Amino acid sequence: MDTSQKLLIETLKKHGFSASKSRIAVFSALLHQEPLTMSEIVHKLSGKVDRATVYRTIELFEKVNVVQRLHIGWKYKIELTDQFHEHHHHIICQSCAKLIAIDGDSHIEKDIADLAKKYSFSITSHQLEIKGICKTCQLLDV
Amino acid sequence: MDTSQKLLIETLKKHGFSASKSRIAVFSALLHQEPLTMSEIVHKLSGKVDRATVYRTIELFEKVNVVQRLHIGWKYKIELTDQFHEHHHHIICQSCAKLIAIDGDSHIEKDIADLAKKYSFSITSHQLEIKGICKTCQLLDV
DNA sequence: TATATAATTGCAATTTTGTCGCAATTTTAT
DNA sequence: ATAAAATTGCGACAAAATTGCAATTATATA
Repeated sequence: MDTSQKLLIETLKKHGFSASKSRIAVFSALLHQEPLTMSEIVHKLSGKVDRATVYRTIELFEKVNVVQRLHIGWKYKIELTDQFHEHHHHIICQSCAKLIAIDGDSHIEKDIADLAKKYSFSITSHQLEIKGICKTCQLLDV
Repeated sequence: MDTSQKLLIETLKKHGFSASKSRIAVFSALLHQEPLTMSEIVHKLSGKVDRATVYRTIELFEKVNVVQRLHIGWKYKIELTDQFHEHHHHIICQSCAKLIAIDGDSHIEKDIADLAKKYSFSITSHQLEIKGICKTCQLLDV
């Protein structure tokens, strides 16, 4: 069992939830993956974990900060939170729908921390989504 | 007719769409409002504008940058874009679900512009969503 | 390791959300 | 005022998400 799975189990226990087979299966489906849509996750686990359970699990995971939703255009995808991989943001090309993960930018991170202080918030997470047109599409589009 | 409605009509015309009654109704439902969910908008306009039309209108509005989706937890809400009110971000309390609009922060705006340059993207919009616990809830929660 | 209790799951039904084609209506340009 | 084009409402449909409940699985404790 790898470290991230241990962390998952620890997190679930800490919040008083059990580390069931299904939950671990859902987690594994997300590990080392691009962000996935709900139906992708459901499909990937079909025969193993029921759709209702996948939904309930993702909801739970979101609550205990194991996953986060990434919003892309109309829809959304699910990815593990920063505990399980490097913190990053996304930049999306509106034209070709390319999704680029960009490394956490220390300036922005600092600004957000400052904002939190200003509003007396204790931050648990943040997401920055940038939409634009990538270089290739800029050149192609007349 | 106020300025923002004029701007709407202008925007629609510019893109070759007509400024129909329904579209103006949808726009009005959003003006001077907190961000609304789709079903809130549909409900608010029930009897006046059909659900399918509301969806088609919001889709169109998003395309011509009149509205943007704001993602909050599982769902999303719709609000007018920065053309119709000051640019801002949101900070959400996970505990009491309070949604606070925070003024555009010039540091963050600048950092985002720099990022765009780095990745050769031409930015059309961005959204920053910060989740945390507000001061009140920090004090209440033991 | 066996067992009681509590938590979790799958199933099937249902609700909610979003989409589509098409005829009727409204808007726009002339 | 009128014709052409765009938009709308309707109703049917498809997809996504939720729910109650009985059956199963996990957990804690003996």
